[in-house]
Amino acid sequence: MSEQQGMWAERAESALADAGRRRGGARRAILDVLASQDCALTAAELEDRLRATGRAASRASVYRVMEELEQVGMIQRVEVGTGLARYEPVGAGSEHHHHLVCERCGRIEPFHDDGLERAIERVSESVPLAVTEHEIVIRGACRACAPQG
Amino acid sequence: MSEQQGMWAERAESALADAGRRRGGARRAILDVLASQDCALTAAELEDRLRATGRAASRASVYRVMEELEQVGMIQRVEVGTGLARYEPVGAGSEHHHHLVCERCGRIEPFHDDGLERAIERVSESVPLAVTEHEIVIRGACRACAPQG
DNA sequence: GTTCCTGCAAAAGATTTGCAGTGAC
DNA sequence: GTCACTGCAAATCTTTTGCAGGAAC
Repeated sequence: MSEQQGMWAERAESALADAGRRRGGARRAILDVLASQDCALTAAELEDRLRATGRAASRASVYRVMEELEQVGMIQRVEVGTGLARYEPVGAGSEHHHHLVCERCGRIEPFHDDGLERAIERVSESVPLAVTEHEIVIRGACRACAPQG
Repeated sequence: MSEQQGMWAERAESALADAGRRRGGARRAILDVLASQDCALTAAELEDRLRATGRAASRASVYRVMEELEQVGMIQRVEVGTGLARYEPVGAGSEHHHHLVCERCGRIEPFHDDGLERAIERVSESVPLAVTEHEIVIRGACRACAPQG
């Protein structure tokens, strides 16, 4: 785990403590898995990885911790159109990014583009909304699914 | 209903016919409601509007027709993060647009920006995906919820 | 000791599917 | 007449909630 990722877990713990929350085994395990993650996971994937680490957590705990973390701004909930919610750390190893989604195999990959960010930030200022965040999804067929795309 | 919207319903019927589908009352009613719509509706909202027109359709039919229409590319399924899927016609009265979502009241509004479109089209060419569509969601507090935003 | 965290099981919602009847072609 | 479309009810799946025991502070 990189230093930056370790710091994310630390910051998350602090943020939760500031919000008046206590520590707990399930939450600690969830933070560790999220910290070493660079793109969005579903609740089920998160549960699988927890089980793999030997420190499983119940589904209810996963959802509860996700809600807390979203409230303190340490994760972002992402929906890419599959009906499943996904969660990813904000400001951990990988910085702000958006998502490429393969419509055939469902695989998700992060991408980032400065020009696009500038464009959306400019738009955010002219829109009738006090903007807090934005989300961009690009859909298509990935190279494995559509060779020579 | 504008001419363009009427044309959308016609094109949708043709597309379905080409896909080997027969006509039916529920589907026709759903097409009419969608054609007169300029932004994304949830399945429940669609059902309400159908009931209001006097030609109700069952929930199952709504979902089934949505699936067919998505397959032939006449509607786009949009998820803005509320856990509810929304559906909107593609190329009907209002052209290609994206969505502003109020995080407090849940209201959705369309927006469009040429510069942003250009930016995302440019990105689409450099990405490891045969791109078919993109989706942008901007979240924040709308004017009704955050006065003087 | 009080209050939060956790797991389990049950509940709540949205969406999908099975089946039987009706309607389109 | 055959096969698709429709409605109803049941099933499925994700996410949320209630509750009781254990842990943090």
